[in-house]
Amino acid sequence: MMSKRVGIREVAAAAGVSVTTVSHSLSGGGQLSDATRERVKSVAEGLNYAPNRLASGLRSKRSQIIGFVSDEISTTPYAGNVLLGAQEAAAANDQVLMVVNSNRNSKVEDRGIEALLQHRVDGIIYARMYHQAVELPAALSGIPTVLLDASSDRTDLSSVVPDEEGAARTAMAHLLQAGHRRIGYLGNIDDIPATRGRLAGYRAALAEQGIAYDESLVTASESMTGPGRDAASRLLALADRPTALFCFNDRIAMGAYQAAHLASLEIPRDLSIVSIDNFEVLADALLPGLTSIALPHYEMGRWAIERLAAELADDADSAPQQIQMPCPLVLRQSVGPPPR
Amino acid sequence: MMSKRVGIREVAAAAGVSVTTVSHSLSGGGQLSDATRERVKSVAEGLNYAPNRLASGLRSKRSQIIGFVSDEISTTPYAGNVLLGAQEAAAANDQVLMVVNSNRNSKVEDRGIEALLQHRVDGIIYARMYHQAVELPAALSGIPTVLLDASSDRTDLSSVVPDEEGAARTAMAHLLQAGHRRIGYLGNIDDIPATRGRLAGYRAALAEQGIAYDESLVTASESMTGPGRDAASRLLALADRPTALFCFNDRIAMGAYQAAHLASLEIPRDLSIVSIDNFEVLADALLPGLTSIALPHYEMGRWAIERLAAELADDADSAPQQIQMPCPLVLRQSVGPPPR
DNA sequence: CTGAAAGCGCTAACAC
DNA sequence: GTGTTAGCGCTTTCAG
Repeated sequence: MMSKRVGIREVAAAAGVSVTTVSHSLSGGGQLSDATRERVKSVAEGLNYAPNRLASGLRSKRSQIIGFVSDEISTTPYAGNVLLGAQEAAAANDQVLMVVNSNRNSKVEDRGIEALLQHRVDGIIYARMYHQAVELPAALSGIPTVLLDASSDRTDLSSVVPDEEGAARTAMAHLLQAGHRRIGYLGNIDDIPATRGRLAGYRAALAEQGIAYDESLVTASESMTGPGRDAASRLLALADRPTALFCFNDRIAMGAYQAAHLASLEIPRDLSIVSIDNFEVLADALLPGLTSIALPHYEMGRWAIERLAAELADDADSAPQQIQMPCPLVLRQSVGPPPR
Repeated sequence: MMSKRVGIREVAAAAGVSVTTVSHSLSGGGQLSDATRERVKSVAEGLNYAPNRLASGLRSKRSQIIGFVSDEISTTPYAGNVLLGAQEAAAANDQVLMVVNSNRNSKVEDRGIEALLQHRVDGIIYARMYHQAVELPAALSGIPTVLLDASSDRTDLSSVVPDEEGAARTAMAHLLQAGHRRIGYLGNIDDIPATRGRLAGYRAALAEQGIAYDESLVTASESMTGPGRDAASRLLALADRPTALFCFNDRIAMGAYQAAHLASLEIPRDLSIVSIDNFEVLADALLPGLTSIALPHYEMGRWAIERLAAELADDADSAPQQIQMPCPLVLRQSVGPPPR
């Protein structure tokens, strides 16, 4: 069972051909007859041959390794799915992921990138765990790179981010369609693209319906449960309180639930709530379930790898693309018609 | 700026020595005078030399890559920290992580492992995202491997898991110390090590205080918020209801909070709650904050890499170890003295 | 259509 | 102490 690792020459010997022919057969190169190609393949299979990627990478200048650089794999709970999407797409391309985490520290990041380059990664996915504007580290210049959940002002770089404004419009459309007209927005205060995008979507959706933007229905707080609760309480204390709340994210929405409880308002009978994140551990756990817009983490992960593969192959369509991905609505039980 | 990649021979030429001397200087081998060693190092630095790991790995049979195989990087939100711990420890050892995700599918897992082996990883961390008993895939026989958040019956394999019983004892000690005597346990129903360990800890803690085990105070439900809520409601409806609840995990604890609300019980005035996970998005968000036992994800990640490094170096202490890591209590506001 | 041979960039015997 | 040299296992011209 513990047989010695078989190499390309053993296969060649067994098949009665040269190593060249074996190499060509397995990697589809050269001009071989289908007959030999198949025969060699089956011999290799029978011998349980597996290539040494170190050797082939060294020679061919293709390691089949993609570097995955991210700011914080862990801290944020959504994180995982972008890695998962990337990893599955990579596997489909016969590539593998080498991951490095900067923990928001550029020295650590540079060391990580250096390690990836020493291992001769074919390209790099430069990822953020939530949508951010970034500047690409200098060490990456000249290396095929795609930005994931991150954008930059460089048009020569492909990137993918969620369509923030669209997400907000989708959320608002759902509320408007249920009949709501006084809709509050529990916004956030960070200086990130989502802040502008979601607020813009909120305003645009209102404008489309000819509903005037009412500043007193809009708050800005830290995007966590406690501050969200306070902000929601303020809106709910208004004489003419909103009948629905659109929340920047699920954590704020959880605060809104708590505020509703404190104000003895029942969801969705007295108050409807929609938010963004579809963070299941919260959205499913809240009572009633929270209707929320999902961010396309998995899909962005896949897209980034596929784009990178296209650019590495540079056959034709390798012009950089900057795209925004649509964000689907996930229905639960937090929206109903407005109270009358 | 786009200068050609410099190799060991350029360094040799620039320093006026042979490639051997350069190799020895940089990797601490051979018998060189400190003078040359330093000189070569600084020349290399000046030339911005960086080794090609593909080449050195091919020759030395050491890729400096560790394979990280896990069942689901993403689905569970705690996940990230074990990867983070592993990745940081690896970086400290000049190693890098190649990650592969099986998504609970053994065919996918086998393909992933095969890819790792083709890339000649030096060893493998076989990780689960929550404590489980596992059987090592056959493909891994003969490869240095350590189990992370997973255990097996093989004594020739190192492994690290949380001390489940200890975690439960810690939680209970906290409640007992606050004066509680009637403590309910909201358990789970999965057949996993945590199920037995935490229940055992609950019983042991009670026994130590001479408190009789009362079956009517123990429930078993799915470990999610909804079922937890129902289970908690049953206990709280008891004539002689418990004054405190120890919960299998934070999601169940969230259910307990909801049940308390429904029963008009205030936490911690009327009911104290402790649980396990310290899943911050919930524990911090709940009102009041949930006192919970943290699982040592980051630490287990580090430990696994360090153990693997020791076994790869096999200098001395390379005997396999199976350890259980302690789980610290994280205080918030959900525990108070029992109502009188 | 197939094979011989020259490296990819580095490490490790073994000489000097 | 330092240098020469033979590969690691594969891919890829270039001949036949």
